[in-house]
Amino acid sequence: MDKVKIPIKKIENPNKRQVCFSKRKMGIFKKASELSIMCGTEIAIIVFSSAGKAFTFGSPNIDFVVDKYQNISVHINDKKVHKSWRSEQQYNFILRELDAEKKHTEMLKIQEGNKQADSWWRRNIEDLELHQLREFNDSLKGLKERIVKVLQEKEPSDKVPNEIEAEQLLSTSYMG
Amino acid sequence: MDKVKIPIKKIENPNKRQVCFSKRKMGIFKKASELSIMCGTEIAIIVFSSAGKAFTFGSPNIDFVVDKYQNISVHINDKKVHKSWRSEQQYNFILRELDAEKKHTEMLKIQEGNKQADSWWRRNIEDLELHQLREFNDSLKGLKERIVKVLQEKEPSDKVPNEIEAEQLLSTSYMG
DNA sequence: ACATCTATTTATAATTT
DNA sequence: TAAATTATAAATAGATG
Repeated sequence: MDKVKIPIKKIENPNKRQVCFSKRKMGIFKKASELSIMCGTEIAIIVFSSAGKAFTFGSPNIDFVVDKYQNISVHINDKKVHKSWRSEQQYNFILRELDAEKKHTEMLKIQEGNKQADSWWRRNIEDLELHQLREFNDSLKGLKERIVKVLQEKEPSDKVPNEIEAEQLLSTSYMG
Repeated sequence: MDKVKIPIKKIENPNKRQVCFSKRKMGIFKKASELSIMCGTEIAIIVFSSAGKAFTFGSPNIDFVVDKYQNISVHINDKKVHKSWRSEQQYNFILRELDAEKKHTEMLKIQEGNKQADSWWRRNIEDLELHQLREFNDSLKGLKERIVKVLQEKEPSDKVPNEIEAEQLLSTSYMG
């Protein structure tokens, strides 16, 4: 009955892939825990799911081990130390740019919130039940992809500003 | 003949402990490799032996994943920003992440969201004119915020953000 | 979607080479 | 000291509830 094959290659079925990810991630964390207990070692594991969510394991804790590694890596490869000042300037510059961009986006949101008040689809979602809201929210994910696709087909140039806004709105993003 | 026991506690015999460490470390790294291949995930493992030597595994590479984690940590606990030696890593992370996000977007465009095909609001947007699509797209921004707001009001626990892709920078942590 | 079950594969502790 | 062997424990893919 149970045929069990074990091909180590990408699992295409999203459902099976998710199940496999969950089980194997748990298995690895368990093994890591056993290693730290049996051999008295420090261990850190960081996993980013394909959806971009972070899962971590750490013994004694994740940041202790990661910081220790970071310090070692800086001392081993000291080129990074010499670059650090310039890089910090660049990094701070980018941070300020991102911050300014966020504020700009906030202003745009506020402004257009006043403009388009009553489109057919813009109903009072406050009246929906929680599970309906969740379905709606889930469905937005797929819809967003179709919007982007259609926008591109109609105007294939890279001058589709709304595409970017749609990305900022709905896609998974770590940068805020 | 072969006695095989499995006590998960510290191995006192230094020789056996070293052998166990070597074998199990290899086993965990192998499992991690399989996970990244089969599930398309990014993973980093850092192990410090009891002698203080560092062993690492990373897919696509250790620093990419660690930097990504550090960046998230920074957003969660922004006191860490002040550590200047991390700045270059963060700067490099931003550049790589922007690139990765573009590729991610490309993948999303290709993938088809055909799960919830028949919701009342999910009409054939392909038939809309370009300017209508843009209005729709623009309006989604405000709508999303209202959804988030209502979801949080109805269920103020921390379960809600997980349902929203844009909120997935939250990380889950297991302590060993 | 989530837990449990089970056949099978995989990991590994002790031993041998 | 380390690599291969082997018997057994542990992990897990697929099925089931």
